Amino acid sequence: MGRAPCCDKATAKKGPWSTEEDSKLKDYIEKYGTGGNWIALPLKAGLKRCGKSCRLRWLNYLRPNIKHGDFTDEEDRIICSLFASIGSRWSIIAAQLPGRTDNDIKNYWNTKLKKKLMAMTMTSQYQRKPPPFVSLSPLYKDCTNFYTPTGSFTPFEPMSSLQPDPLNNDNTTLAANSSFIHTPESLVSYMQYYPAKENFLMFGSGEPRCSSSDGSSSHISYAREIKQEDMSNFQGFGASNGYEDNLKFMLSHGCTSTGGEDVNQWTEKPSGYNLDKDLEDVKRLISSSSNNSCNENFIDENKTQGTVMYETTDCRCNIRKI
DNA sequence: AAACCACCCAACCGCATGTCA
DNA sequence: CTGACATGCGGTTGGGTGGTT
Repeated sequence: MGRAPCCDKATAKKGPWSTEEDSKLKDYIEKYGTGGNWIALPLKAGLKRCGKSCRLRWLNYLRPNIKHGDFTDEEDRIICSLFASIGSRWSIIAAQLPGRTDNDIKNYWNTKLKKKLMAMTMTSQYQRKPPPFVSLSPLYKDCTNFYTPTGSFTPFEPMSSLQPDPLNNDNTTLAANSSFIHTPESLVSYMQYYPAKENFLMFGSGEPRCSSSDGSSSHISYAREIKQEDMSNFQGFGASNGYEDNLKFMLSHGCTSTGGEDVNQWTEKPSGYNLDKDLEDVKRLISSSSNNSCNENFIDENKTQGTVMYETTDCRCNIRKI
């Protein structure tokens, strides 16, 4: 036997919410909370809605401190950076942007930000010149382990040997000594000029999750395996582009030693590797870096909220346990 | 002023996973 | 242990709106 029947979907009201419904829901939740039971809530609140619909309305619109309207450049950068790192995990991305909902970010990405990136890609292609590498954002100025073309990735060839800049006449490696930052511009340029080696398109997380005083750091990145035949048409990226089946996560125990030698150790995770479920791996990363005098950072495992937060002085990663 | 078009975004849908009887 | 239901998530849709012809 299962549970008691769910709400009657045949009679549940659908479509846009009226102001009356909004205030009923808002009043009820402010007074009594959700009670951890969305299915029972509409009946108690006097609404002819499905619990699922109530939950969505509350989370995306009525919840306090919801921010609507234009996204800032900073928010753009964060979204791009996280998208490059974890793909369309909107709920995780939303967790990094206070006041923004996953739905908001998803819509913003699909309607504006993605187009912005596409436009930049097209512009760069037509102009046949390298897109600009942008100076480091103040936010990231202390991050030392950006995913640069000079990085070394044990299972693959060092990035420095992967792709000489195809458009530079002098055939030098593009931005070989530049720090790489995740602005839309840099994201596009990275994807364009380092698209694949042996069927891998490599993305870096950008920010080290933990950086220590000796300069070592850890971060999570992934490589997305792509089909060679798709490369000629490759202009964008995303979870719905058909590549997700070939997604492979690379968990980096990455460190750059004081001598500048890259001692990254990469562990390939199977397709479908779930960051949220492999918190132990993440913890190991953090703790291994902690052994290297990582005293500016902390791990705060808040079990009541089901989250584990890893924070550095300049970068933050908040990974939810499911 | 009307028709058309493109865009935005709130809401729905379906799936995966967790929970409970 | 099993299966029905709850929850949360990402993808998709379609009505509303503003701009253009």
